[in-house]
Amino acid sequence: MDIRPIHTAPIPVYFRLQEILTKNIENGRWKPGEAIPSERILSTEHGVSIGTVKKAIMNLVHKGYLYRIQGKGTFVGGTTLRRESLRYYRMMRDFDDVEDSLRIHFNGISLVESSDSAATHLNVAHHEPLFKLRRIFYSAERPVIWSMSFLPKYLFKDLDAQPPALFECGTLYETLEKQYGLPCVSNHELFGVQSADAELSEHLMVPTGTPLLSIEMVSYTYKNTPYEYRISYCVTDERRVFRAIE
Amino acid sequence: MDIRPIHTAPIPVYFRLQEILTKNIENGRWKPGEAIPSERILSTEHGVSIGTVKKAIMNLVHKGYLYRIQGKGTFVGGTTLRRESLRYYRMMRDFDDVEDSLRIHFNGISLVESSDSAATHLNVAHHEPLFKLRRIFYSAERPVIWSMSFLPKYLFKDLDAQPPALFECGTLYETLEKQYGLPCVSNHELFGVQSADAELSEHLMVPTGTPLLSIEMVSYTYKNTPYEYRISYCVTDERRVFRAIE
DNA sequence: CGTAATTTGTACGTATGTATG
DNA sequence: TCATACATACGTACAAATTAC
Repeated sequence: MDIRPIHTAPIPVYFRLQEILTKNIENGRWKPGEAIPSERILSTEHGVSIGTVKKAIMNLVHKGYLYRIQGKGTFVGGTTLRRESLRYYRMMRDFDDVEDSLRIHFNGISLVESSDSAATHLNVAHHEPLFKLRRIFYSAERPVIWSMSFLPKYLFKDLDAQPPALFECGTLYETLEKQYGLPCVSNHELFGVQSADAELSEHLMVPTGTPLLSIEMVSYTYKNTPYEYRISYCVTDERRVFRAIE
Repeated sequence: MDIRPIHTAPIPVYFRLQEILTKNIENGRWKPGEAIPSERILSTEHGVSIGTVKKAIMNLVHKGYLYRIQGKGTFVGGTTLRRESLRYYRMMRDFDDVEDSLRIHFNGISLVESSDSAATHLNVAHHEPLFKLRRIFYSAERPVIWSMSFLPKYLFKDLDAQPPALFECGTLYETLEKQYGLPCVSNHELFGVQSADAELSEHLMVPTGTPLLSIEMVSYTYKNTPYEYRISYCVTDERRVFRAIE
C-alpha cells in the first residue's frame, strides 16, 4: 500500500514561467500592445532553456494573452485577438449576406447605485457606484439596437468625463482596452424575447408591444473579473443577430 | 531592386506533415476516437525528427483535431472536444442558474426535396434529397424548443432507418459523429424573433401569436462542408438560451 | 505484484533561416 | 550592413503514464 499522503504532482518549469508571465499581464505591468522581454532575456533571467521559454510563451499565445511577430518581438494581446465575434454586434439578413455596418449613437452616461441584479452580475457590493452607459445602434438611419451598459466605477475612473465621441467609434471593448488597459477575455449571453415598452418603442421607432430580441450579457476581463453588464434589445424584422462558433 | 518574381515562401516540414495528418482525418481514414500512429513511427516513416512530429501534432491538438493521453497515444478528436457549447441547447433563468437538462422528443424523420433555402445553406443542388428531422425539447414536462433539421441524404445514408431512440439521447452531433464519423467543426447562428403560428402554438403549448426566440443554424463538418441546417423556436418566458464565448 | 515495453511529456542543447529596424 | 528577435529543425536524455506479461 502506498503510504505517501497524496501524489505530489511536479509542476513543470514552463508552467511556472507561464504563471509569472500571466501575472505580469494581469497585474497591468505589461499592457496590451506592449512588448515583453525577448526569449533570450527571459531564458537567462529565469535560468531556463530557450525551448522552455518558447513553450511557455506559445501556450499564452494560444490562450490569446500574447502574440508574436518574427524579427520584432512578443506583445501583449488585446480583445480583438481573442475572438473576432467580440468585436461587434453582427447583424445580417441571411448567412450569405454581407454584415451590416452599424452607426453608434451615444445616449448619455451617468453615475448610479448598483441595483441588485447589476451588483450580482458585476460581483460588487450593493449600492456600489456604477456607470450607466446608454447607446443606440443604427443600421442605415434606422435604429435597430437599444443598449444599456453598467460598468463598475472602481475599474473605470472618470469614464463619464470622456468625450462622447469615444463611445461612438469602435467597440466599447476597444475603448476600454485603450483607455484602461483591460481587454475582454470572455463573455456570457442570455437570449430571450421582450415586448417593446413605451421607452423602447420610442427609441427604436416601432409600435409598443413589438417583440424584440433581448440579449443580456456579462463580459469578463483578466482573472475572471466581470467588468460590463449589458442589456440590449434588437429589432429583428429585417436583420438578425449573427453568432459564429469556430 | 529585387528582380525575383515573388518571394517564394518555404513551406515548413511540420506544416507539410500537419497537412498529411489532416487529410487522413478529413478523408475518414482515421475516425474520431481512433488512435493515429505513434510519434516514433511518424518520425521514421516521414524521415523527420521527433520534435517536428510533436509540433505538427500539437498544432492539430490546438485546432481540436487530435487529443493525446500520456502513455496511451494520440487520438482523433470529435465534436465535444472542439467546444462545450456545441453539445446542447443551454437554457437557464439567469447567469448563475444551473443549466436545465432537456428531454428530447423525436417527432419523425422523412425524406424531402430540398427547398431553395435549404439547398443554399447546405450547398447542394436544388431538389436534392434531404432528411427532415423534427424534434421537441422538454424542460420538466413542458415543451420549450421546437426544432426542424435538414440533413443531406448523400452524407447520411439510411438515417431514416435508424431507431428513433438514437435521436432522443445525446446531441444530434454525437449521434452523427458515432454513426457516420462526421464531427461538428463550426457553427453559424442567426437569432431573431417569430410569432407562434397554429402549428408552433400547438406543439409548444402557447397561445397563437406568442413571440418566440428563433434560431436559424448551419453546422459545418470537415472541409467547411455544411451538414445540418436547423430552424428552432424557443419559448423564453421562464428560461433563456445561453451562449458563452471563451 | 513487479517488470518491461511502449507512448507521451518535459527539458535541455545546437544550428541555421528569416524578418525587422 | 549589422545586431536583434523569432521560426524552424535537428538531436538527446529522462520522467511519467499505460498496458501487457
